[in-house]
Amino acid sequence: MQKNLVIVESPAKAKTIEKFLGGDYKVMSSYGHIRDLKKREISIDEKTMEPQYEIPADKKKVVAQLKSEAKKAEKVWLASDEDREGEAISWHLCEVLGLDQQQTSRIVFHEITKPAILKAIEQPRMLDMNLVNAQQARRVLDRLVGFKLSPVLWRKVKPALSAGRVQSVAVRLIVDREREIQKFKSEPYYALQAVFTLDDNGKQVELKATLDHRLKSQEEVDALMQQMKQATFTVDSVQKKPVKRSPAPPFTTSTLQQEAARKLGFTVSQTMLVAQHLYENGHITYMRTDSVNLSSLCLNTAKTAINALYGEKYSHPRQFHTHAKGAQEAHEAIRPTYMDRQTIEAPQQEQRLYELIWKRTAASQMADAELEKTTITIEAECGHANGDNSAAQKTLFTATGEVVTFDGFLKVYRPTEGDDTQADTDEGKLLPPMHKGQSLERMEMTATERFSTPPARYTEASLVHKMEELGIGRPSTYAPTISTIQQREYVQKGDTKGQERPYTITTLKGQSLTHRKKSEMAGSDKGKLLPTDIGLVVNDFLMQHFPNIMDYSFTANVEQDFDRIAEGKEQWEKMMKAFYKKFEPTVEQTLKSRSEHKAGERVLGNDPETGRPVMVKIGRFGPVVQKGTADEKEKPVFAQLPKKFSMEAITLEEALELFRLPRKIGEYEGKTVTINTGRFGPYAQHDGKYTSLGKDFDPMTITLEEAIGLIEAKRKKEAEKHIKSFDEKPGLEVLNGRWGPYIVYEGKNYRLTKQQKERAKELTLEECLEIVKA
DNA sequence: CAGTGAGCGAGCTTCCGCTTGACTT
Repeated sequence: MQKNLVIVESPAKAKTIEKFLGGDYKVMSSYGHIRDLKKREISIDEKTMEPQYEIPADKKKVVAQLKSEAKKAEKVWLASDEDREGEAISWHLCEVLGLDQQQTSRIVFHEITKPAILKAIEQPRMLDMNLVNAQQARRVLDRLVGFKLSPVLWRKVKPALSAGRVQSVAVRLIVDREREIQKFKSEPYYALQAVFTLDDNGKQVELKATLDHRLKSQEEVDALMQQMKQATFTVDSVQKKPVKRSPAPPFTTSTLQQEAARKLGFTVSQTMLVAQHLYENGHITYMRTDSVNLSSLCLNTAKTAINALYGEKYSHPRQFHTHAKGAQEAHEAIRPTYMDRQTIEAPQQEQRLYELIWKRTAASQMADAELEKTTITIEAECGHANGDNSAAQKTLFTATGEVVTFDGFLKVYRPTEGDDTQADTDEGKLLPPMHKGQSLERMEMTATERFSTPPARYTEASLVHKMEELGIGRPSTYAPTISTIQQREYVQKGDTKGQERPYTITTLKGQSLTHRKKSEMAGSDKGKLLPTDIGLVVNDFLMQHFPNIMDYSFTANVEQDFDRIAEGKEQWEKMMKAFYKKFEPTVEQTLKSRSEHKAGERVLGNDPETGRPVMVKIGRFGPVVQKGTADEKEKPVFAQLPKKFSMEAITLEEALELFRLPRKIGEYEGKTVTINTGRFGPYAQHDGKYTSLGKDFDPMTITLEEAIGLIEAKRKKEAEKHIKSFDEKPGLEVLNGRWGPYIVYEGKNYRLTKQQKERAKELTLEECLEIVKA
């Protein structure tokens, strides 16, 4: 007979807490929400806004266990997180387990430490129904938006698409950014660098300095260079000032995802998976958090660890405060459980992420770095031989240097710059000692043509950063949202090929001025998020009909309403009814507006041969070009849009080319050979078999002979494919694939080791079954 | 990882937040 039952959200947490509380307490986990709106239907009464909840199939078992333990216990404590969702979890537990709200204690804690838990037990409270209602409003709003908008897309764009408060805005960010980049006009400018020499105790030393402003044209560069030929240079000012740099706060989910991407090359979901392991093994605190708060326990142990490792002057305990929009701060920041463990025994990825977390946490408790920043300005004086002594022209160069006088937190953690900052830093650059009035000798001067750069495309991590800034999404949903928008094919990670761009370098050496042309690749990008045709069409469609939902501040605005509900100042059903009253008619209207054209459809022109209209649109299976319409006598002709074309940019000429496929190129062995292009690129079809053309052949120009060659090559490979089979086990075969021999058994493939591959022909049935089993 | 190749008139699809599952012996 158990006296007390405590219910928390996470099983790892349950284990820890049980240790703190001792024998009178049993601690169990609800594994998150135990009840939700029904999966398939909208499950909201559109008049009253009353939600219909159910226990999802995969939660039945947990609920049954909780029920039976709750019955046995004298007292039940609900210890879910202290935020909207956590309060709702507790309320659902009350409802489902049949607990009396008056008899049930709701407790909360923000850190999993013994004093925090014991203190929480001493301060139980009742369920906060206002907070629960704020969650219900959130839940109902998201369901209404998602389940009303998605079907509109199925009708107007393409089946199985989805829209939602979070994902649609995430896509919009990427679409807007891409359009900004396309619109961007790159302007050239010229950055001028000079090398001087000066005398430092009899030694000639070099000094690099930069012109204090950018030049706009080559003419300006040439004119200035002419002046510089005769100019004399003196030090105008020497300024030294101490600068302090402070460490960044410890990790939240979003900053961890960003830093792991930059420093370790992890994807957002990879980071979460690895962090989950670290958490389950007790190495770090909870990894889904928006808080930068550290427990006093951590502050103390961090101090001890830093003192021991680096000495007292490196220690500087500090507490950080969260500024993120809509942060709910139910947990601590992400930190090591034990600060005295600088490293752990674990698989490599976990080790690396752990060390990153340790360093970031430690650095946050360390002293500021102190630097000395030196700025030297150099004046060029140009003599005016013609006696024209109008306003003296002042040309200034600046040289900056930075010296770390005390490294502080930099000893363990170097901050990485944002995505779009340039790599040039003055860090570690030491300038020779100089004084005002000192004269310098000009050596070489170089003006390099540069180009203003458009805003950077989003990476997974920088998108998360932006979403957090706008208050869209939560720590638990960043990674899933990024997967969703890629799964729906709204965006994809891709490479953009740059364009070759010439630029000019102008050099003044001695008295001779030279111009050199070079070229660089501009605008190339790797692995960045790009909108697809479908993403563009869906985004434009939603922007046109539902600008309110697509507004970047929509979430922030409704959050304010949720806050008012949480404070008991507004009724949640009232708020939802008001929203729905405006929203629902727009949905109806959009569905009803039976326009002839599908969303995103674009007419390119007419086929010069038949006069039939040619258009691009999103078809049942993605973007297609179409010739003719359904109401004409002759059926319309379709062709899938190959990847290299975009719906926005394809021309009539390019589209007409696409209709030239499928192309019959002749006969072989009495059967026609047809060339077409499909999902996996161009292919030849012959005798019911398909042969890929590969990259070397163009489907428009390939000859019959070339195609036959490919067909024969494929046949040969096909024949070599089969290595071995066994009469006793017809389902088992040893085959030769793209990566050498492998075993196929009952529809599944099994790889072989290097040694096994070498003697693939001699493998026995027993050996094969062994491999399958392993 | 191990081979793919249709259709454009029917089925199904979808949201955001919480949380990790486990057919063995």
